Amino acid sequence: MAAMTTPPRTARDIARAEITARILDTARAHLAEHGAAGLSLRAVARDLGMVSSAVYRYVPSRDDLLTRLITEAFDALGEAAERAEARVAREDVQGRWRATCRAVRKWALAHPHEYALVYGTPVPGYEAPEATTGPAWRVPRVLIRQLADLVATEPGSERRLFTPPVPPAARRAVRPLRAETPATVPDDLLLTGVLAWTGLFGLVSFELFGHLHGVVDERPSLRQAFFDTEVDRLAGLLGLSA
Amino acid sequence: MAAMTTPPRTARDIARAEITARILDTARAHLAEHGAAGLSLRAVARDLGMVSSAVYRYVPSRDDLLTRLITEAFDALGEAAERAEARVAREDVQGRWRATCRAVRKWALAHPHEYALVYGTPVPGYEAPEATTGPAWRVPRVLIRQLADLVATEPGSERRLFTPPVPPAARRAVRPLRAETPATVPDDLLLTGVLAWTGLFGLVSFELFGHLHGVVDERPSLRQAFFDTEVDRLAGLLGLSA
DNA sequence: TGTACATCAGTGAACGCGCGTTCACTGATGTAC
DNA sequence: TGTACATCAGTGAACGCGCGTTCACTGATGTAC
Repeated sequence: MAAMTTPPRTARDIARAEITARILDTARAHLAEHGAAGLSLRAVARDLGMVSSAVYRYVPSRDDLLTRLITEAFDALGEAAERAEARVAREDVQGRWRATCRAVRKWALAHPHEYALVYGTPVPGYEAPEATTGPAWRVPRVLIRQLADLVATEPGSERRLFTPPVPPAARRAVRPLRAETPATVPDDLLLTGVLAWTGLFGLVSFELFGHLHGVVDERPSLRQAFFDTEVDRLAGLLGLSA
Repeated sequence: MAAMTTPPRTARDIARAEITARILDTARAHLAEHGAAGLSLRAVARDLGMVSSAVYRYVPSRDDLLTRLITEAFDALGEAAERAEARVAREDVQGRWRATCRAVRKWALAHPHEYALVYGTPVPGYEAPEATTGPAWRVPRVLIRQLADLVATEPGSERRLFTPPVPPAARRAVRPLRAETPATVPDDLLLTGVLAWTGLFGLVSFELFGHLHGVVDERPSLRQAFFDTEVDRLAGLLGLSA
């Protein structure tokens, strides 16, 4: 009766895990096809050949299902970024930044609705529980590590040439992030890092949400070239030169 | 029977204009309260004390109503930006950039759902008709003018110091925008301009959609200070120094 | 100025749809002795 | 190994809701002669 490290996996347990996974898969597919607003438990049940009320054995509510999908999306994006970045040599901070950015964009283009679920308009009436904040930090954490490595490797004289002095209020503003960042990273660089971060997602969101229509050629190779160029410019902001 | 410059404004015409305006006002209010997905013709009708079918005398469909609201939002934001920018001396390009950014953010914070309607997740199943593209260009046009004035006033030697050379593919990518931009603005600066543009909206969207939660202090004055600082950094990218 | 007709706003009922969630029930699977 | 009970998955019906849109109709407003 005491806690066991390996709980007994009965046939029921296995079936339960299997069907829960199927529900999530189907929900993800529906999300990809109809968007977050069009995600319904009934439709998911229908696709699985279940009666709608049966889903409630696995998922307590539609909001809970949304929360799981949001968490999953953050995790999937974070993992994509982490893996891509890990393939680049530690010393090559610029390369790591590029790899991170490309991974984010690639994942977003491959999973547009999941990206929108997380970085688009907040779902109306839905309040993100704290559980989603952990996975949300995965990409930022990758970037923070890059900032830290940047100060560690470079002497840091050339950088910040164009950076205006940081007003005290801006330092105070960024204090919550400070708590998550190594002390070696100066406020100056931290603020630039946030700008690079928001800039990256600004680029990806604009592309995905159609705001580059009529601005940047739609051909994928040119979109990629445009993105890469802008990413390098953001790198320049961080003092990384090509 | 020929075309008249002033068509006869009968009582019916006046009433029609009045009630159409009321429908749009109510729709805007509903949008602000429940978001785009929660906007319904029936609810609007109810609020106005009409029967739901009566609205169809004024608005052909829900999608059409959405289109009008989108157009309106682009126009309102564009006008806010234009007015703010116009208050700054022509020679002060940095000041104009700052004023534009602040106006965009201010409008977005004052009209979060209208902003989300336009810059958030595209409404599912809704395809923006070409009619909305005109107003969508108002903010970009303001920025393009700033770029043009930048090359006109400055000798342009100091700028672009950190800017990596522009790959040919990136030049080609940005050709649609080229068509809307004075020839005096080099591709180099144009690409930086696009980055500043996406960067601005990236900042605003992240703030509005809650992604700065736990990153930047929530107090309005600090949020403002943060924003201003980042906007100046983007200005630095354009070669504008504080 | 008055009458006859055309236009239009608004009504009320209806069609057909989908949704989230609850609940009493059945039958299968798991557990304890 | 077998039996008695507890747990759980899935069913089917129902509640109560809101939506977009159409349609035949009424009564008021506008127009032409």
